[in-house]
Amino acid sequence: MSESEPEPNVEAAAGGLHSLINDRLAKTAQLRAAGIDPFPPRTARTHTIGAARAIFEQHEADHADHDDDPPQALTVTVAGRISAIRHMGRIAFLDLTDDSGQIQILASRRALADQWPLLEQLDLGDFLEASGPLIRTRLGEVSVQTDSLGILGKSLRPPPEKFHGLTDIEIRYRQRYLDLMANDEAKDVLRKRSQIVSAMRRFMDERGFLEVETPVLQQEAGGAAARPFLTHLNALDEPRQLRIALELHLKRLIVGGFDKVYEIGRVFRNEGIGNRWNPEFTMLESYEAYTDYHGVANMLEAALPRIALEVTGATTVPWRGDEIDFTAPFRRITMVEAVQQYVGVDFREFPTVDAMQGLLRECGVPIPPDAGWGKLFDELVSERVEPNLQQPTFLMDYPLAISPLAKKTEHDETLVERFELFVGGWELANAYTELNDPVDQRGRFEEQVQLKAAGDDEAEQMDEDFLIALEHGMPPTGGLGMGMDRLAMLLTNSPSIRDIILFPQMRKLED
RNA sequence: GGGCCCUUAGCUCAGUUGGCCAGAGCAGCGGACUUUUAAUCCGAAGGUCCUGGGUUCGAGUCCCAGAGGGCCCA
Repeated sequence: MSESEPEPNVEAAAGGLHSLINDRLAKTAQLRAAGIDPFPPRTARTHTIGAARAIFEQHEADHADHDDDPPQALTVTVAGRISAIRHMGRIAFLDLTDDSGQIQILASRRALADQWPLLEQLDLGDFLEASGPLIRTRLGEVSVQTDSLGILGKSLRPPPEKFHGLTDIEIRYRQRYLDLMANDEAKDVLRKRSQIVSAMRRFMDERGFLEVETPVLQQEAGGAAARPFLTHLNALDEPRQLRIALELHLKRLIVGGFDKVYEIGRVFRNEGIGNRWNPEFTMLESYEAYTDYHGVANMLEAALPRIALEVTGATTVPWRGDEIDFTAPFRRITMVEAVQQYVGVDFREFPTVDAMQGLLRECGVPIPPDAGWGKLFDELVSERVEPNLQQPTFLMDYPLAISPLAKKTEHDETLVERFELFVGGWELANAYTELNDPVDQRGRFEEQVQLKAAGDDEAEQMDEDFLIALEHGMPPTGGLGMGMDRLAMLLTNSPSIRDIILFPQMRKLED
């Protein structure tokens, strides 16, 4: 009953966020005045909350037979964030949460004695440690019947509301820690994303791939059709671009004699923001010497079901009210067959810009201005073919015109050995039999340079250094690029990329 | 870039055809309570109704512009 008057030094503006913060600041000061450090450097925790529950339940099971002989109590010290407080007069129940779970603390005036008044300085969101025997309450709740409490970290701001959680989507993205605190599902999805990346890495390591790191800052960002971010390297007083792909450096390593390499890394594309696009995202790229794109396809058929199984517990996962079955083998269809099936023509009979424009017009597909043949073809496929590819499907043998880094097929010089893997109507992965003929590659770059000059700002740039590497000789190689973010979306049934990126890009707030 | 929608207390939300003091629950504050768990009960508080203009006797509500966010389309 320590009715100490609140210190009048804190001006309590009645109500509002500031008064809530002031209340908590006042409690922090009261703790200090009582000789208690509100932010001590360490805890005497003996068990995580999950571990404490586990040993207690095991203990109960071990003694289930002889109920005439009450087991000796297990004593623990647990630590966590206060997620609920229920005062009941001379006792109080507190819920403590850590990353392993939640447990109830039963605090009574009798057991706490001198420490009982400490409860008045505690708020939702504070970190607390509690020591005492593990018990089960009358209603069956595993609890720590605490005889000793310690504050571990005072919280100065009120947490989100406990029942509805935090639903404001903007705050969930801008202040992700509040989302994680309040919404178990959000935490679960983001944990799974981490597990997906980790499972992918394990798969590659087990296959004998060497994980490497290549430069983010590049003189000429290449390897994909995208606009780069621009920056400046002060030490050399030279411009740099943030990478848009990992490809060209990883292939240099194949030239150097690392026969299986991969990188899981952030790439940056200065383009739109949307449901499936964040300006920075995570790609896996791998290159394997002495295989081709069929070998890469086989590898994906091994990797994806295994990762799905490891992370979700099944090879079939729910997706937007439907199901996606990652069980191998995946459907394989050539681009020629797919366009034949879904558009009804052989696209090779439309080899000119005019012809392709005519085809789009016929199909009712909007024609982008100043588009070359490749862009037009891409529009057609995006509109008419890709949405049909819901279950995992390898779309094989792309036109040369939109594939400047892939080797031509043996039977048709206008096609390349390239596939994209579509799942849920989205491109998930992209793979080639890599072009290792340096003369052919130089010619392809020259065509790209012409496209760029003609106004295509996503075209590749000449990369002389890469060409010199190729001129030293590169073995036949199968290469892969896969969007880890999209994979995470598919495996967690998340319709927005912002749900599987911890801190998505948002507009700056003016204040 | 175009269309539609959202923004009210720290959080989650009501708010009628424009009408007089803008409400509730949670959290916070004061009080009761020794087995609660969305505890319960009593009490007193808490507001830049996103911002700026406008219409009107009167605007959270209607109109215009802007900011931030979401969804769909390109």
